Amino acid sequence: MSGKYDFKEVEARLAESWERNGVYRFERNGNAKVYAIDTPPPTISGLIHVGHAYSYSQADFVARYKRMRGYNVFYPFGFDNNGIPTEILVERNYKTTAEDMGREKFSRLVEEETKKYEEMYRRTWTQIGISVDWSLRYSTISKEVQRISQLSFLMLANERRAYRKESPSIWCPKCKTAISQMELKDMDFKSRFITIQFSDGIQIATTRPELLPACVAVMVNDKDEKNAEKIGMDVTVPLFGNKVKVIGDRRVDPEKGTGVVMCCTFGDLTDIEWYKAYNLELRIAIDEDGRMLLGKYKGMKIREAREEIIKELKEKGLVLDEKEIVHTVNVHERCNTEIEFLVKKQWYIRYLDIKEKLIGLGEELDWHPEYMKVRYKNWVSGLQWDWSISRQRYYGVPFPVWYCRKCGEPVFADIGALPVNPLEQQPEKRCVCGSESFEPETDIMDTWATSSLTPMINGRWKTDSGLFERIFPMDLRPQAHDIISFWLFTTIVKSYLHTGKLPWKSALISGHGLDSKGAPMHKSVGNIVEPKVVIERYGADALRWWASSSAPGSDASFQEKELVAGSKLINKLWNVNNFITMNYPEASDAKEGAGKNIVDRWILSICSTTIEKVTSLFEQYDYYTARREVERFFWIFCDDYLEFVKYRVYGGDASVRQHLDGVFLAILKMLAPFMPYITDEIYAKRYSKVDGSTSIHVSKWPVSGEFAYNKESLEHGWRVAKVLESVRILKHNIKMALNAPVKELVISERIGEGEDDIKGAMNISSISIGEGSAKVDDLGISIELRT
RNA sequence: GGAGGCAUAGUCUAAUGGUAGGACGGCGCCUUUACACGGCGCAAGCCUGGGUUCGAUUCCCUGUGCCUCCACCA
Repeated sequence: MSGKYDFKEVEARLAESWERNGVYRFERNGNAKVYAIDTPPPTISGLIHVGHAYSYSQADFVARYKRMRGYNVFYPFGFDNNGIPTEILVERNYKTTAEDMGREKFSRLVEEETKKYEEMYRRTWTQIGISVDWSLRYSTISKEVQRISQLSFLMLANERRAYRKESPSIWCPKCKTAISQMELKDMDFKSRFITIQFSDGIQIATTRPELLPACVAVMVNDKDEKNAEKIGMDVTVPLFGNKVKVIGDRRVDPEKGTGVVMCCTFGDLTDIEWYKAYNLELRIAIDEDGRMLLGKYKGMKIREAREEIIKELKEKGLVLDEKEIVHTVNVHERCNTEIEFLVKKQWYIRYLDIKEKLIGLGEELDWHPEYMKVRYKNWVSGLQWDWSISRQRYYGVPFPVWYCRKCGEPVFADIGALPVNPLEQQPEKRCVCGSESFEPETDIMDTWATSSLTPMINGRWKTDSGLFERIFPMDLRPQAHDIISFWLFTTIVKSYLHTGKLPWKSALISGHGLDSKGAPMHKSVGNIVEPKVVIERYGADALRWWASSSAPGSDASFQEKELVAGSKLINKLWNVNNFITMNYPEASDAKEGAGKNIVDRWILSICSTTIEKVTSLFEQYDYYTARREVERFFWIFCDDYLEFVKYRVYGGDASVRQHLDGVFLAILKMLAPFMPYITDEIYAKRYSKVDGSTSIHVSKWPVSGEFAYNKESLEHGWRVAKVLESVRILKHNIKMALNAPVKELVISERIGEGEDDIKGAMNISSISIGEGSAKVDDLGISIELRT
């Protein structure tokens, strides 16, 4: 039994045995109350780092706690492999593109490639000890998920919630697709702010002179004294010669540039607002590839055209000023390309009209931590566009739609025929106009349009009778804070539109795992720490210990020392087990009694209050404080209690055994959610038989009432412990070994019960009453040692 | 520009309207039969300024710095 703990051997063996024995299996027909978790399906994008381990472990703490509380835990796992990130991964790995390869061939390649990654991910998650039921695994590109996603679309289209509209869309010229507001990020670019002379004394400062040909109006602020008089005038656009009106609008900042703005279709969001508000002409200057469409610049790249136009303006003396500036522009978050606005036919889901309702649902959700709610609210309040769900890409869930070649009307697939790929199939009916000739929709759905359906996917919506009803609304949505405005929000949208309800009761929002300096981990920065490397060195339990080292919602930097602390704890647990087993080979199966000895009653009282605290903290999803409570208790157990009882153990006092076992088992159970391997290993070796479960992870969570609590014992026990501490310091001060024999302890007043334990723990022969030279903290008594 | 979070020893991190706890690291003592991957001990800390208060690290305001998210970006 003794010997070192070999975490590598144990972790590999247990991971395999949990899987083989179905320890985490969800009971389809079980009677126990269901606890359903809407696990985040990680994007297959190539890299796994300890940040993933950080947030998934936090959800797992809760899952394991709930399981031990007797819930039938529904804890699935999914892979999000249907969208642009996956496509880009494959393009990068194989240095090819879907266009080059052909759509069919490329899709097959993506499928094969993602399978490899999925296996790799699965191994890592299993190693980390995430207690998901792998039989509930899903992939967002699977036929089943495509069916659900298409079904959702058809239902929304049927209600006119999903609509197709030609409208300015945010466009990435590199990826050649429309993208959503969510996929934008900011980047700073150097640029030139150029003041251009228009006709009639109008001067306009712009960073985008190449949009001159798309200029459809000139805007000034209607309250701007120096410019307001120009409202209503016709102005000629330089180089291009077309006439445009001057319009007054409050959105113009009179202090910026010259206080005059050109409205081009389209340079930015404000242009779009003006275009809509004033019914302006549409002049499209840039095509899907980011090339110019108008005038002699046709075919030029945006930047070339910009240079060319500046050159010509200069030749004509129309450039009045030129300044180097750094300005922030919106770029596509995946490829860092400056976005453009193009007019395209896109599918949208209308939700601007239900903003208030969505904000209300956010209020109803039980957020952990609470302040994350605000982010959701701000996001929803700030929405300006309906949800654009179509993408001009290749790999993803197709729209089950064709368009009639004759009348242009969309024809939707039959629900019974789903999933449908319109590129390979034809509609089963004629168009209302009688035509049988159709053009398939070639766009695919945005990945969020599908991943927003995870509760439906988990519940095998509309096929599996009863499962959806059993798990929905789900109990918990665990996820990181960065995607509150994406995944959490869109899931609420879909859930509300399809069921009228919130998809879950609670949300547990995790922070990010950062590098040791507190910076986000990025492949490009080269600061990625891979879980498997950490597991190799310290073990999964230690990695998880780090994940439990900060509160829900807060970021944590990756600290090696937190792993060291975890390793030490693991070692300590192992050695406590060695100690107990060495003296008592079999675990006690006695019911915990009150305890005769004061230190027994003391530790039982602390145990009772600790269980109570830890349980209620877990109920509030505060795994972090819970962990600290257990940890604190465990060190009291080791450093004080075990020292107190050693003399009785060696002396053959049989009454100690049941307390050692009872309390240690409670500690193991409370640590089991955090350190599943070491706790289960000890449980299997020592407690499985007397406790009656095959694994600690399906054993019963400790009950505080089963450990006798007594206020006086608790207080008196602490007095005894304080004296012990003081004696330790005295022995230390005279360079004595802590167990070296001492003739006599002089103490200013009787301690009463517990004196024997002090004598036993500190190897003291006798205790006498008298004033001592040293004070015991807080107790107002003094002591002295006579050797 | 708006919103949210954070600021505590060399490092990471708690609690608290009245002596700031823990971990890692440092230093020292103890070779003690669960553990030297150990035990015990020591040193070391509340971002700036203002307010409320008998008293502020804590509550309020301000500044500074860091991290998110959003908006703007002619």
